[in-house]
Amino acid sequence: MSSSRGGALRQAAPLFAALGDTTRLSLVRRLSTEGPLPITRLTDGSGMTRQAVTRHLHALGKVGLVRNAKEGRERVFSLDLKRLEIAQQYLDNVSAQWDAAAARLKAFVEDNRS
Amino acid sequence: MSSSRGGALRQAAPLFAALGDTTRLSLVRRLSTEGPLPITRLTDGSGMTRQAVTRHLHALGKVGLVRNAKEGRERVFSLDLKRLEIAQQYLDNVSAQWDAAAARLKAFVEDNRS
DNA sequence: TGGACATGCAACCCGGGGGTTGCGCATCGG
DNA sequence: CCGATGCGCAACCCCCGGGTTGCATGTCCA
Repeated sequence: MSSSRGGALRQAAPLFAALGDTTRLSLVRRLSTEGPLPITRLTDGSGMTRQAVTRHLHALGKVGLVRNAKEGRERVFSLDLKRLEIAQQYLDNVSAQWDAAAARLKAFVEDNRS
Repeated sequence: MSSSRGGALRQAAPLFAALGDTTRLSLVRRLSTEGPLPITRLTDGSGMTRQAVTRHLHALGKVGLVRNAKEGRERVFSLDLKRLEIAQQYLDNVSAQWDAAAARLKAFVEDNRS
């Protein structure tokens, strides 16, 4: 079990890294609000080259945040929430641990100030 | 309101970036489970130099994920959950948007396959 | 069939991140 | 007062990520 948590770290880090870029995060947001979109569409409002967008989409795909399917002559990208949930769970876990640690600390302090 | 969302992106990206490093993420985890710790302590199980750890802690502090206070001759770092909550909210928001988009798409498809 | 439109691939540039070492300064404790 | 402990700062190295341009390939459609 503790080993599965260790795996969670190695799994979560690249995930956060993928989200830790303004361009990629805005791509994720666009996909989340507008649904599946082809590369050119995603490029349009991005202010950068199609190649750059493509690279970012590949990066997102590499960590499983995004999937793509070829439709005709265009390649459509869509979100995959599974990985997003992993990230969420990780953050929730950290919060919970911290709260617990804080509680222990508080109890300890109050015990020793008699 | 939509402008505040735009700000959220510029605020969330650096945050995820800070979490997107194995070393920093493990530091966050240690702080979350063991409570506030000084640099040397955090360095011990990290397998790297104190300087490296210091840099990472600074990085975490720069985005507000961590705070530090000088106690005697050592500097103690502790988590600050406020930023974590921002990240969580961002992920929740993306999930919700995507679900909504998916629902719209499904409705659209089913309408047009009579 | 010919010309748009949507991509894929590869070479190239540049800046910053992650890590280390060396040295100097303050604080603790006997 | 002196040695040990805990840090801060700065110089240095190396690699990879983010962007661009140029060219080739595959699809659509009139």
